[in-house]
Amino acid sequence: MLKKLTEEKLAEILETGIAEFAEKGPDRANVNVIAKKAGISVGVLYKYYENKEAFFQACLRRSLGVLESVLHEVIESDDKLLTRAEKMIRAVQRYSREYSNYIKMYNLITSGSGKKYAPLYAAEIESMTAKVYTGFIERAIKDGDIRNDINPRLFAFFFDNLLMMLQFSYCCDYYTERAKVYCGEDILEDDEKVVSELLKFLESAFTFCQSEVVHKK
Amino acid sequence: MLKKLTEEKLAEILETGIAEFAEKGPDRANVNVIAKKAGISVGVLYKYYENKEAFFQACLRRSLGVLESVLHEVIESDDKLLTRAEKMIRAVQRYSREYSNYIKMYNLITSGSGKKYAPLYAAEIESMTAKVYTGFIERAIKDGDIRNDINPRLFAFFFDNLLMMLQFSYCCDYYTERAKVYCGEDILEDDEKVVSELLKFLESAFTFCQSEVVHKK
Amino acid sequence: MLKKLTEEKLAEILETGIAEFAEKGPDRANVNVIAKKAGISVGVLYKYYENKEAFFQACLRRSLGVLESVLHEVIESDDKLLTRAEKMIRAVQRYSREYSNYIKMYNLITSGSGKKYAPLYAAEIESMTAKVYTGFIERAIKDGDIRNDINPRLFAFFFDNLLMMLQFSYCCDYYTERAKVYCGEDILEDDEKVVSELLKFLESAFTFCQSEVVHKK
Amino acid sequence: MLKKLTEEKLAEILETGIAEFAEKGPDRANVNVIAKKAGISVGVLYKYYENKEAFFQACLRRSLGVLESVLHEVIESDDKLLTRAEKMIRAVQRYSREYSNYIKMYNLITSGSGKKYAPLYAAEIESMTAKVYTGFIERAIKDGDIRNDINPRLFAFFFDNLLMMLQFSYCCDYYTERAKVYCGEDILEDDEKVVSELLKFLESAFTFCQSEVVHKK
DNA sequence: AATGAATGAGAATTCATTCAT
DNA sequence: TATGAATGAATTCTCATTCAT
Repeated sequence: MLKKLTEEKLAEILETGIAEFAEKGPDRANVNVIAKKAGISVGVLYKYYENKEAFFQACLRRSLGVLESVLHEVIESDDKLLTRAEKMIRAVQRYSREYSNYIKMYNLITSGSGKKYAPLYAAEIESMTAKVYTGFIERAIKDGDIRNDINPRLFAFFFDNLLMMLQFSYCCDYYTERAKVYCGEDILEDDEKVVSELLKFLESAFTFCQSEVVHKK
Repeated sequence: MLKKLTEEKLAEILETGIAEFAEKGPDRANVNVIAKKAGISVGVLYKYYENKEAFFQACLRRSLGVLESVLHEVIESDDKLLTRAEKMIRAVQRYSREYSNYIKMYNLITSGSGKKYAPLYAAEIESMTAKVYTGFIERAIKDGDIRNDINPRLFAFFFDNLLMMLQFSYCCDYYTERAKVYCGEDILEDDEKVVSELLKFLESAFTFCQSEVVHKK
Repeated sequence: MLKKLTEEKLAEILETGIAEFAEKGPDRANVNVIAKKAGISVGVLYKYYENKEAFFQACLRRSLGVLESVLHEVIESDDKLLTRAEKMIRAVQRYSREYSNYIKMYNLITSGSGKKYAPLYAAEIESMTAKVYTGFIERAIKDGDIRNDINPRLFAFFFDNLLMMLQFSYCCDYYTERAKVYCGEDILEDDEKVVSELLKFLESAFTFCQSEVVHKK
Repeated sequence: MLKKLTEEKLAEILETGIAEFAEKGPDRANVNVIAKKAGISVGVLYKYYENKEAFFQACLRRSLGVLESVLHEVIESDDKLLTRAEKMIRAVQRYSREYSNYIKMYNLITSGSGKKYAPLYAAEIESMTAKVYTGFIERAIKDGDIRNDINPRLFAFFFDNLLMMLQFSYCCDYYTERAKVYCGEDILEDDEKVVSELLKFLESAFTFCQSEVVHKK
């Protein structure tokens, strides 16, 4: 039916926009080019979206929507904190390849581009994960799974910082290069290495430690 | 004398450019406006820089130069890893306020804008810190200050990820909002809280842990 | 029956067009908007009218048709010239309020918009009144009602000029403001004042005068 | 060409704009075309005028300025009302040919185009003549030159209506055609005829009349 | 026949870059 | 050499018109 077609087409337009915005950035991306690549006329684009800005917002929302739904899948489970963490790291690795453009879009708003929308998006996007992560940590503390001398909100923040950087490292040019500089050319292909080291880092961070360091043999 | 003047003027031009780029982003910043604000003619600007792109690069380099010199001050010391970490966190807090624009410039290249220069910059900027941090960690392991079951490069990577996010949290709109969402409205004014929690996180991450978690009383 | 319906619909479409053209002018008026307001699809509009221009012409013709029929009512009578003049002034005042949009349409072609159609419309619209007015004046001269030393065509022209300006003064923004500037803010509400003064002006213009001016006491 | 814009050039640009606006109307006139015709780039045009609208306003003001200065020349004299009237009619005839475009610009704002500026312009343009004409008439009444049973403001209004229509008749397509329809094909070349008949009309209108009409032989 | 989504040429506006002075 | 006015390509957005359904 016509409606169905339109919806598919709309999705296609958004995807084209996302691809273009992700590659060129919101300013260098050209509305006419996007329309041409999407196989439609500019007119259609402007029928659905008031202006370039609005279209960019739509692309952004779609991207964030996808990312969020992926996140939900992972979060759903009722595992312990570190099991969850592992799942999340693996999820990041998996969908970073598939949804690279969505993450690039996310990256875009973290830089100046989205300026005026920063507060809006930050609240919208981050508050969900913030709440979830903080909740996890609080529960883990109560359950005695992790140390109890920490501020759950700040630790959730550090935790998400690490995940966020991991995401960008897999998807965004600069961060990709940076990861290679730090960890070696092949790091982004060696998923297990990343998982194990990051988990080691996190597990330890969340656990009480001996004051005396004892070297294992 | 003339040369001196020119150099000062050049610095002023770059600073004006940095301010403008940091505020508007590389695409929305206007070369003519920058020239006017710097009190020179566009002609001069184009005498020194081939085009807008080249000028942006120059602003970038200046920004990175400043950041690097600040970093060196901190790195110079010969403290233990966590003492160094504390110094770095405090440094970030201090210069994030003073050099906010430089950090914004840094943030700019991490997003799409710098695309083609990403590899170049990543190598240039990050390899220094990568080497330094990795060296620190290796030394700390040798000295028995921290656990020895870790990959120094990846741990250096995680360490810098946390510092980088902290920097951006103090300077860049989106990250600022995000930090507030995670840690509360006042987090960016409560430097001690950030220092102590992040240090707790890092110290623990770098230390061997008991398998059994024991809750402190 | 169907034809009747269509005719009504057509009238409605034209009225919508007239309203829109009168408000926005021929260029700023939007065909799609008109269609929507008229409750039809653009397709229908383009079925009846070759293009926007043709549709505008149709709106114009309808407007002129209405104005002409109003004019006829007034002209029909067999009064003396000044009685007729009074009737016409009062008619202008009356229908200026009711048919404001038609007069605005008329005003539209008198400005650049209608350019290429100017000769056509001028001939069509004005020749009727020209003939009628000139006829009146010739008859009045013959009847000895007015002076006989005048050129009936030019006096008819002057007469219509005054009526035309009166019309526009009641309906068209600029002319309305202008009338207020000349005659005071309330002039357009004081119909009697306008009638009496204009009649005075006309009566006198059409009458032989003493060479010596004698002031009444 | 990279030549500095002189005042002459600026005047030339305005004249080009006036010509284009007068011919095509404010909406159909094309800024790029005007720039090309004026031998400049669009950029220059937008350097001097914020947007098309502002440029149109500037063209308008220039036109009105010229018209006003012409008017002043005529008004300056200290003649009797009808002598003045004659001078004005002849002035209209003279400058209608030379300054046809300025009058077309004037005509443009009297139609819908200027809509939002109507009140502004009406006040600005018309109040001068309104005051002058009304003053003339009041003086003429005091001097016993004309009848004293009239409202000076309204008679000034009627007087200006006739002059305005005359102007448009000489310059604006529709009005030109209309004049021919009323007065014959050659009317606009026969200046004397227009002068004498219109003066006859005016003189009479401003003079007391015998109640009894006496036919001259 | 009627619809109205889609088309795309056209117009306004911006701004990096040039170059005559 | 420095200036900044001038350039015009590029981009966004509109809307008269078409045509598949």
